[in-house]
Amino acid sequence: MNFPPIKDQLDSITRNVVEIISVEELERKLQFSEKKGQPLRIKLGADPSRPDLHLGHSVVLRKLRDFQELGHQAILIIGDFTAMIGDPSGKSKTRPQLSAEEARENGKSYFEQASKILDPEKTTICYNADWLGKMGFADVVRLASHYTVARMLERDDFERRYRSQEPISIHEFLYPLAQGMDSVHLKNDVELGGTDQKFNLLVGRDLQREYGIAPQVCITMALLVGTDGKEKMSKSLGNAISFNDPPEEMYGRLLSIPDSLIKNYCSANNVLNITSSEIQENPRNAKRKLALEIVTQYYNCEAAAKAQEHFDQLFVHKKAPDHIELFELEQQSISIIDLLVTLGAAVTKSEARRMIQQKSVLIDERKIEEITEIIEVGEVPKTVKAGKRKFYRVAEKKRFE
RNA sequence: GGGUAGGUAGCGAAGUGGUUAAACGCAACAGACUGUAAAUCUGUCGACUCUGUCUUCGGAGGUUCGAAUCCUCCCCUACCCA
Repeated sequence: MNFPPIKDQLDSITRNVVEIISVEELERKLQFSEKKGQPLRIKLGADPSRPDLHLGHSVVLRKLRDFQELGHQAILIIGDFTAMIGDPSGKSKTRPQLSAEEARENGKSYFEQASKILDPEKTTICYNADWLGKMGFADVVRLASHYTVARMLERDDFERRYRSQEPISIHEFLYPLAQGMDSVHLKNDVELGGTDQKFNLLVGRDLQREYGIAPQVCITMALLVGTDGKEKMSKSLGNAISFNDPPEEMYGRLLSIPDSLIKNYCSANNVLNITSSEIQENPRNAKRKLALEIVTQYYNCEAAAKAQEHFDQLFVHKKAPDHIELFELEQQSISIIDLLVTLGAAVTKSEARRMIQQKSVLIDERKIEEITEIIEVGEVPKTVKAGKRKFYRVAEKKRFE
């Protein structure tokens, strides 16, 4: 197996990373791999409880891709075991307990999405239930004895929660150990993660050493800031752009990022054809280019161009989009409130009422003024606009008798 | 086991017998504005058969004309002592 010169490899690996612990060890590992003709084993952990990848994940996935291109072995490890345990602690009750099947299913979905960046042919996937699930209580106790409470509390989110008197369940201490056990099992040379994973990565490194394995090099990548420009990108904060977002959605959300983030997004998403002066001179055009570029990455040129057209039509020219899915109603007539709920424009009738009172509902360009209005549906489709972004087309369901 | 402080709408957080469906902040939704789904400003923000009615303040009972607010029991969280 032939690898590029070590200097070139280091150049590629160090690009865009925040920290490497340590560079010297990495270099040594690269030398060793060259001498033996053996690829390095690069580990990336995936959380299958939320198999919804967003641009934040792409940063670290792209780094894994870099390693693949250098000829090293990418190992995507699905944390199905930990997902099955779930997290009963009060603070994160959103984390659901998954069944084994769900975890596998989500893991598959994760892999499919990750394949938009990784070379799926050259990616090894494994499920950590395969080895963690076989550990007995005695094994767990032995594992836990390798770490102290004080060291666990060094992790800043534990420390913060401890100080502010929020609950921390014992098993949460076990999570980093479980993740570290993965490294012991896989004997990987490198583990990748966001900067928030630094602690966990270091636990893996310590444990490998404890178990007599060459400790992994830890590489951390910057966390991408979300579309709000403040918090890190995360699905639960609603500031994420997902791989699976439809092109229009993706494009629109990209245009909504604050101008100050344009440069950050360019480098994080590997968009290299936008210059700093371009951004300075005309942020709007730079952002349009960025959005076009990223939608192209995840879909293709045509989809991106269509998304841009769609956006311009909707928000620049403020017109309804050309293609809206037709919703067929059983009834001939329906109250405007029921109609909005049926279409999904409003969750409750109160919400529908509010929308009408706020004069945000239009049917065929006509503003609805009365909440009691009855709509005659008819066979010719009517266009319903609720708020700025929600468009529907309704018609009466044709009967074949 | 003992003690202390807590558990309020999606989240954070006021409120300690009566115009309190519950201040305020965030999120969300709508309107105006804008290159933008950003920022800013304005409004809305439990539900419904909506100028009124019904259900909420950890859970279950109770006191009272009237309770998120008082009493009893229970559940949950943090801290201190053992």
